Amino acid sequence: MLTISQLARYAGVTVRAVRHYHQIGLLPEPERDRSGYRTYDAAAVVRLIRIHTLAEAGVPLARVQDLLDAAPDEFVRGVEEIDAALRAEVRRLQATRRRLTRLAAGEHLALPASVVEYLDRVRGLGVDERYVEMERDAWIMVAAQVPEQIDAIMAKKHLELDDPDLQRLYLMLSDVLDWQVDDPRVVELADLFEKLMIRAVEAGEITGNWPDEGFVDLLDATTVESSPVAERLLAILQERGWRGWTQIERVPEERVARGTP
Amino acid sequence: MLTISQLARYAGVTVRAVRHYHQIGLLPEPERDRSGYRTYDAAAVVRLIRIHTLAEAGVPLARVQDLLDAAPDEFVRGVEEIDAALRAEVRRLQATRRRLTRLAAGEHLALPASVVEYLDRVRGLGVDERYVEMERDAWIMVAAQVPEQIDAIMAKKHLELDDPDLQRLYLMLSDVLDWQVDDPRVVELADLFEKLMIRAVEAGEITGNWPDEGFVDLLDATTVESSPVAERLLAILQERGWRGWTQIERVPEERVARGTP
DNA sequence: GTCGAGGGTTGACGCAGGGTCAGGGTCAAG
DNA sequence: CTTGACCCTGACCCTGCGTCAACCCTCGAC
Repeated sequence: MLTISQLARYAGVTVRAVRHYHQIGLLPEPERDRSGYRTYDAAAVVRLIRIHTLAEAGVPLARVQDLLDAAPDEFVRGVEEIDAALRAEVRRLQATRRRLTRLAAGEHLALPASVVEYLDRVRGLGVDERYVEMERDAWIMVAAQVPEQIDAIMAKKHLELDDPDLQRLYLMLSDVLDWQVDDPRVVELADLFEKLMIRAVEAGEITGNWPDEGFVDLLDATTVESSPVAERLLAILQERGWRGWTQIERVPEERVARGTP
Repeated sequence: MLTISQLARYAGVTVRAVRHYHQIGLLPEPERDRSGYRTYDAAAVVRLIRIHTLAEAGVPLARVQDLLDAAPDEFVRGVEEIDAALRAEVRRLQATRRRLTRLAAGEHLALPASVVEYLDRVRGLGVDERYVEMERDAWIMVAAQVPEQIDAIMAKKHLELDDPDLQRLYLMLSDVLDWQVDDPRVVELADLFEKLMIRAVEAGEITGNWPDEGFVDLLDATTVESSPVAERLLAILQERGWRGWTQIERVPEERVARGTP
């Protein structure tokens, strides 16, 4: 006859685990000796080893219960199911690993490689690091919304960046962070913005295909929060009938009159 | 400005999770509007996405905290560490999967393939299924004690099983389950047992190399519990100076006189 | 006999990462 | 004014045990 710690040792589990299995009815309570100690026989060792084997395999204890008392074919079906779940889990972990290594290699958290690449190019233009970080935050949000489109979007952005006007725009935006609110260059900047947006509209480019109306405003807000100049710039553009810089779109007349809500 | 559910949606988490992150200080509590609602800005979305990315990768929330506020190189080191943990976890799961599939394919729970094979051969001799199950339970225990030796042990058993005397022994043991306690054949069985054990001792075979004294007795007990005949058989063998059938060994005189404690 | 060490017993709380009520207040639309 | 969709806090629930606490039992040494 065995004590609980001997039983536990033979089965390779802790005493606490054994008592837990008793508590949830997975292992039947054995006889007690006259002083209240549990006394186990060899059959208990065998059952406990089986429980441990399944539990270690990641089978929830609730299912271990059923499996152990199941007919062989039922058991096989159960195990197959569990195996499928394990396989899925392995795949999930490996996908996570791929993302993580890209994280560690790349810019910073939560950015696909394509975006990191794009940001590197922007930085290469001589754009201020603070601006790059703002732009990065915006892309983090975009990547979270439409993860499967992000690479295509970045490819398009790369093409757009060949335009010297856009490059000039980036450099000005980078500068904005050090301007005063009433800097006259803001109007100049708005002009440049508008020129590029008009060109885009004429080329038939309709940006964005967002899953959510408010998301566009949120993206605009990301940058606006950073500086009063950005706020003024957005106001000017909206006065001229544009929605913002995220979605290149003319806003219906009444909305302009009221201001974007 | 965003409500908590909008924030949660943009970051791909649940509202409850956001509140949980507030509670543990992972995401700072934002301003409230006049009715007590939390109001978030775009920066919160970015931080939440980062938290979610790490958390999904299996990083404990406590470490997410440190990582997010860490310097880039510290961050990279942390991520590498996490990646190593993930890799280990994947390997563990895959090992479990291999064991599980063997479980489903083979005899029953917690048995290595080599044992299943051996049991199949024993069954093929015409041994009663009930006896095979007892034998199986004993091997489950052995495999749990010395997992890395089990294949070698089974290989030796296979060789031993070529002996026609041992085959005869198995068939008699199989029969035992239907005998009465006082069946005269028990003595005959003990004789056969002794013959084989003496042969083993003379061949210099010392069975077992168990990590534990009591384990041998436990194994003997497994079978004894199944039938009174087995109990009687063990008693006879012990009277003749043997320890049992698990460990082939003569017991010192005084122990015989007192009976095995 | 008694002492301490090293078993055993039950009961309860704690952990991570939230899910899921309950019981209320708010907001926008019809 | 009602309705439905949100928001708030607080509290309990889940897994699979680890880790006290407070107490009892047994055994060998003295």
